[in-house]
Amino acid sequence: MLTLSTPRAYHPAVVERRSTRPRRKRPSQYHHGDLRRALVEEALRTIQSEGVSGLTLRGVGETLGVSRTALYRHFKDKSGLLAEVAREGFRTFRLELIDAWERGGRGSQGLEDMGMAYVRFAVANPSHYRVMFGGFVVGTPDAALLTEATGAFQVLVDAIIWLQQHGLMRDDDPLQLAGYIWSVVHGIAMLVIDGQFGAQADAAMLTRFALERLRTGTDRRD
Amino acid sequence: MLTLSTPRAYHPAVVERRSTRPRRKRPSQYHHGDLRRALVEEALRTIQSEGVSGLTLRGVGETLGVSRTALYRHFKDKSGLLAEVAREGFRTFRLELIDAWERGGRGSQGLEDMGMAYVRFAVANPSHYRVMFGGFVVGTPDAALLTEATGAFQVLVDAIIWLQQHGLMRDDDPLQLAGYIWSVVHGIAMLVIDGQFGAQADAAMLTRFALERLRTGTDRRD
DNA sequence: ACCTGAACACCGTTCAAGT
DNA sequence: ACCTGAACACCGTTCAAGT
Repeated sequence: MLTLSTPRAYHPAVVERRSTRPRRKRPSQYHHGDLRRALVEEALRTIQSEGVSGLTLRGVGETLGVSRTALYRHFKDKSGLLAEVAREGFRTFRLELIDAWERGGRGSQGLEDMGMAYVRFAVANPSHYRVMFGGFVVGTPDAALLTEATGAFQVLVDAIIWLQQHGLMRDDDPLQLAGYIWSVVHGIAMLVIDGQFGAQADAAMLTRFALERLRTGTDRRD
Repeated sequence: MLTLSTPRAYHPAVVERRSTRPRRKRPSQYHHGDLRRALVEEALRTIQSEGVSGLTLRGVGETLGVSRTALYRHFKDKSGLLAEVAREGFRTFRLELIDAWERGGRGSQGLEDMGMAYVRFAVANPSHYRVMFGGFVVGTPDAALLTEATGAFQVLVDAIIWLQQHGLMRDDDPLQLAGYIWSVVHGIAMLVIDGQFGAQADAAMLTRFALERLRTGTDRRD
């Protein structure tokens, strides 16, 4: 999947680039400290600024002053590194969703704020969001990633149960309701960051409209 | 120049490799017929069976018995080929949506059938769907692709207007409603094909539930 | 334990040349 | 007009070897 995205622009002046290459430690010196953490942070930085297609193991290695194969001491492969990036994303995501729910007073307002926070996260971190949901993490299903993703989903489930207990939402299966609501915000998020609504679309307005329709439906009410 | 006259048959390795290689036309023979079409069809075949990451220009060239650079006579680059694949996808998609709408009798049933057909298409052609919506087509915004994508969206807009005229749907802005409904089915489709609902999730059941909630909302009704 | 460097098997794209 | 073949500038991954 990675190889298919935008091919990086080729730099004709390779020789010139060599001279301005990031500082590189003497081979005898190992990267001291937490290389694993450094790799994840550098990967995220690159993803945010260049997109997933801009992430190369050679690139992160060079930036960190480390061999391009050093990563294999800490991750199974590139997909393993991406899984860690996704995991961290879900962690931040979960915290932001909880925060919105709490600040919104946990009621219907809390749910709306959570929906707005959801789309806001995706729009603010499109590449990171794509790593989390775009199927970039393939092969072995990372257990830690699954846990973190489930945790974020659980925030929504808990909110729904709360609303049901306070008579503010239908008594359907909370998991089914959560799957539905997640689909709505995920759909908006994806279409917005893919530019499917047009480049100048107002994500906040679209989301607000969607959350209103979510609550009261599209049927005509007389 | 002189090196070119070296008889290739004298190199044992080359001869042996040739024998097990996919059939290749004699260099003097060009690919007759519509190479452009052949390229698109082969690309789609590969995408369906191997996923987008399995698509390589070298691979399609070899299968078609054509140089790997022959493609550049018909498309700007790999992204251009993908844009054509996406375009064809939107065309088929549009026809299937229209068919569902008509067969369903154009009413509320028609809309539900259209929603079911939407998700069914994505589940049946996950890789193709991802090419259409996954942001693989980058760079120059292909005009023909945009037209086709807009055409598919318009089917939904038209249906909404029909429903409004028959008093079956709220009188909100049709475009805004269409954006919302599209988000719902797109969200379900993406989460299902990404396996986010679990591998054994029943897509049809999830979609049916979603389309019911779409119509009547999630609020408690007393 | 941790990292390197060379090697391997891939990519997409460009371009002069051939028919 | 259409296609080739070599060359170029990239990739991720493996593995013997070094500290």
